[in-house]
Amino acid sequence: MENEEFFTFREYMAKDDNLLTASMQDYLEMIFRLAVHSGYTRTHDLAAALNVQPPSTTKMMKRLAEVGLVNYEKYGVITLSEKGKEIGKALLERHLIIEEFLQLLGVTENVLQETEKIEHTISDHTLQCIDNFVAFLKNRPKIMIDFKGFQREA
Amino acid sequence: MENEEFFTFREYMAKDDNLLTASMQDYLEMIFRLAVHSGYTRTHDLAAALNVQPPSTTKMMKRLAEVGLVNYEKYGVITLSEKGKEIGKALLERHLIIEEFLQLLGVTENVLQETEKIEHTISDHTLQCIDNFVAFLKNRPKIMIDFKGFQREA
DNA sequence: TTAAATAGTTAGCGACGTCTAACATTTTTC
DNA sequence: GAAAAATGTTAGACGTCGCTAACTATTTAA
Repeated sequence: MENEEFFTFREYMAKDDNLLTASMQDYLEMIFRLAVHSGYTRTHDLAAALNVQPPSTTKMMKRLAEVGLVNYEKYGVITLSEKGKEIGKALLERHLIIEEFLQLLGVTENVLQETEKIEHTISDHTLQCIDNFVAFLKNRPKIMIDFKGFQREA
Repeated sequence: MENEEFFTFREYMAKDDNLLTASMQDYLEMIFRLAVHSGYTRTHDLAAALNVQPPSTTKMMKRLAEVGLVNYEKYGVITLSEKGKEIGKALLERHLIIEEFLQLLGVTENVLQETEKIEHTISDHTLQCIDNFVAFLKNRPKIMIDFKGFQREA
């Protein structure tokens, strides 16, 4: 345990068992959100939603199509493959868990941004622990009331 | 509140008010750790500690020297400037807070790695909330005992 | 005190993921 | 159905931060 090694942030991200970069995850999650109703999205909307320029989206769609996560054809609509849907859904769920967690902790500033940043960095195991803890706190509402008082003192 | 916008992870990191990239922070924190006793460190040791090749370190030292956070001269020792020390210390404290927090949550796998990843992503405000929550939990040891039981059920 | 070992630097490459500018396609509108 | 508007793509640049290969400097030890 003592012999864990340090790596730079960049290295951890690269090492990450998942083969998806943080950006790839961002795009997948957003496609999933945008496609919930219609079933698809487009370069333009995706770029706008992520605050990115359209060419960045096009480039990423090619990459995601290559690894079989999205269905994409020039000038066409963007949809998620089955695998892509699965991942997109999991990413969105992860997002929601973290968001709720941060809110419980009393984070009020830029919750969305904080969520977006954290969600890419944690392992499944950590997410599991967080999820568990959120469930625990929801199960014991008195704790949170107590915590609110504690915050006020601090 | 509803109108928060999404950005890709990369953009959040770049936007980050702090002008320090994640890598810069990694180096600063590690220099601070390594220099605690002797007051300095060297390219070789720093590279080894971060699991990086020496040229990467040299390159980064030049950058950090440019922005006045480290004192660095070719073939010489590496020390932190006053400002660098201040930041390095804060980074290390942040690290320790998050590490403790994760342990409380029951994270047992790769705690170091998870800490390293998270520490670069959260804002001061979020860190503050976490710190606060850790203090709260330490103040109410029964809660953690209760949580341990809850975990076992799950 | 010089040869060998260790440490450090320079130069240049590669992946990623942005961007802009220029061009192509599709859709809308009159 | 042709011109205008909106959308999408290609090409190429850039910054960050890893890397290796080759070279330079310093330290150690015989």
